[in-house]
Amino acid sequence: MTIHHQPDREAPGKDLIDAVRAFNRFYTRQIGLLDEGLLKSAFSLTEARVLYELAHRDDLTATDLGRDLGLDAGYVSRLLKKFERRHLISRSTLASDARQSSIALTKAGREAFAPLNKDSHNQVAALLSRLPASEQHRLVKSMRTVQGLLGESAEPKVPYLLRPLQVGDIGWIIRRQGMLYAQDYGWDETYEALVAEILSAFVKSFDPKWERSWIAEREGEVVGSVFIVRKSDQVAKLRLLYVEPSARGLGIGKRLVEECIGFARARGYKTLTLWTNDILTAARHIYQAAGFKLIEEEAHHSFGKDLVGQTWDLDL
Amino acid sequence: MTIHHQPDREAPGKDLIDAVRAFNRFYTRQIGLLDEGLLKSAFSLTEARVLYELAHRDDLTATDLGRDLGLDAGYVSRLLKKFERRHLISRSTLASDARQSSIALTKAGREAFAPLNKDSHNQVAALLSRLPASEQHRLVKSMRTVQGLLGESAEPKVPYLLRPLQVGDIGWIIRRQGMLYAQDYGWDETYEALVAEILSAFVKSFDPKWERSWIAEREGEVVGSVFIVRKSDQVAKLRLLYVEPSARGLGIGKRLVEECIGFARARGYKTLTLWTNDILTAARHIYQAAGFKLIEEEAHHSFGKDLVGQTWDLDL
DNA sequence: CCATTAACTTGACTTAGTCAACTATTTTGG
DNA sequence: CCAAAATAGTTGACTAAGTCAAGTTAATGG
Repeated sequence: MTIHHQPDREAPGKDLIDAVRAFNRFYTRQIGLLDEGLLKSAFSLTEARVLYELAHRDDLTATDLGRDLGLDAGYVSRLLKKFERRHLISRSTLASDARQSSIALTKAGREAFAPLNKDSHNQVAALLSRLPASEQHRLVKSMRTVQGLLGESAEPKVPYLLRPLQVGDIGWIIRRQGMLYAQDYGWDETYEALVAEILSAFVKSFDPKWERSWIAEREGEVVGSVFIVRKSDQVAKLRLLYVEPSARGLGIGKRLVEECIGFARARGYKTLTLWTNDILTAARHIYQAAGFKLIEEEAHHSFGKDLVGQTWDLDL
Repeated sequence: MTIHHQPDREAPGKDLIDAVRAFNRFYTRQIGLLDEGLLKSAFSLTEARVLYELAHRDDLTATDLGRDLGLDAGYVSRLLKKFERRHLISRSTLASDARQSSIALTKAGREAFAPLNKDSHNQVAALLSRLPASEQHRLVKSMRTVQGLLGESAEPKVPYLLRPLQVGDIGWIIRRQGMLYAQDYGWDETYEALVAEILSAFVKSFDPKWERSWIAEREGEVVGSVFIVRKSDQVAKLRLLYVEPSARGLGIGKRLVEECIGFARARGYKTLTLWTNDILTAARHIYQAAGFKLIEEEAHHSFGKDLVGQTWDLDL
């Protein structure tokens, strides 16, 4: 396991840049087409965007609108004045700040927005229904990906959370471990198979009193995991510690190991043991920092490589 | 598993429509941001789009530009006149039609476009380099998908391709099968564990002469799989047939089964057998259509449910 | 309590885009 | 082959969309 303290930011290739630019041109046109759909309505695209925001969010101020939609403050002011003259919105000065006011659609405003909203809905429905259902899902999934990647990657307040195993996790862990070690160390598919075997056995013989799993999740995605299995009354074994490259540097590895140690102590185990390979230096640092001692090493040939296995123990 | 023989055009659900609309709003803003980048240049976004087209395509007419960029003919005429006055473009009347002329950038035009192009390139490069390399690829892939689906939908010539197993596949299959059967039939995590066990054993004892796997891949994603394992000299067993919901209706399930049958015949097996559950009706239709006969049924309790297992055989 | 900043507002302006009428060609249908 | 219709492009007259800078009022941090 390689731990970077900063996720890498890499200079993109020309082909990637060109693809993004092509997409931008394409979508500029696409939005132009959608805009045309509004032509017959009483509102411009920008007005419709403002109405949309007002219809879907509460307690907006003029500044909020300008910032979120990328509009000039003066322009927003005029738009709102126009809306107010037509009794589509009402403004109430904020108690906390007399310069600002909270803007809300009036009943008339909602009524004016409804057909607009409906047209837009129908237009998109028409667009989508040209595709078979499976493609519709692919489209939306890809859009969500784009939006997720380009959008405010507002670092989540809780950078990750730990939870127990659920359906789908073990497959994911098997895949990611298999791929990571194949990529970083050239291990072959037998490593992925080994992980599958370990996790299959873990689930099948799972004993909740003596065993436990922790999955680190971040924005709905698995970014790390660790497992404790019972070797004997006295000895627990820590297995399959792993952290996604994209989530390294957040202390997830350390936290997972700490959880294991805490659990093992609480259950009265005397020793926590683990097996790893010497090339996995980042993981080793975590074990050392947690107080594990190297017990023995032996060379072995596995996963298509010559490796040096290590056993580490921690007295609890 | 539901198999459609014609891709359905289905009325999209509200959640899909809302997701697309959210994306449209998001990207409208995104393009607005990119537009701001042009502010300091001598050209507006529309002018830049026209220049881009002129720089990258030959023999454009005014009508072509208007059509492809969604611009008013009068406006295009004026833009071109302005460019011509500044000696950025030259026009030559077409021999075939004296009303039209072919428009091309002059040297000065290319020189004026170059910094614009470079700025746009750099801007996109900056955007991309905020993401780690793997995310950059995910972004571009998703953009291509969106563009492919919404654009002049030239149906992909190869809707899917078959390939053998590679690292990461078995984890993915374990995950997806676990999740699908949990979702559709309420099976618990022991099913996922069973799939893990089967695939682990498949990889570990893999005998290329007698066994084989097929992964159906579409745009780089696994959308289906099937495995053949050797039970004896005479008998091959088909295992873990599965097609992603998003890729159903393309005949992938049928194709995977056909591949198995072809392989089993070629290797001289006498019987192809498989085990399934009666509730998996879509899979059963495939097996029946391929000539499999139901040999026996027995009730069993697995994966947290009462099920009826079925054995199907095909004489080769 | 004063200087600075933030949240608007307003006047004066430019740019972007639309619409309809027009000319010059080309295409089409009898 | 010709009249009518359509297409390519141009132009005048216009409106909508957006910008900029200077102003007013209120909040904030020493």
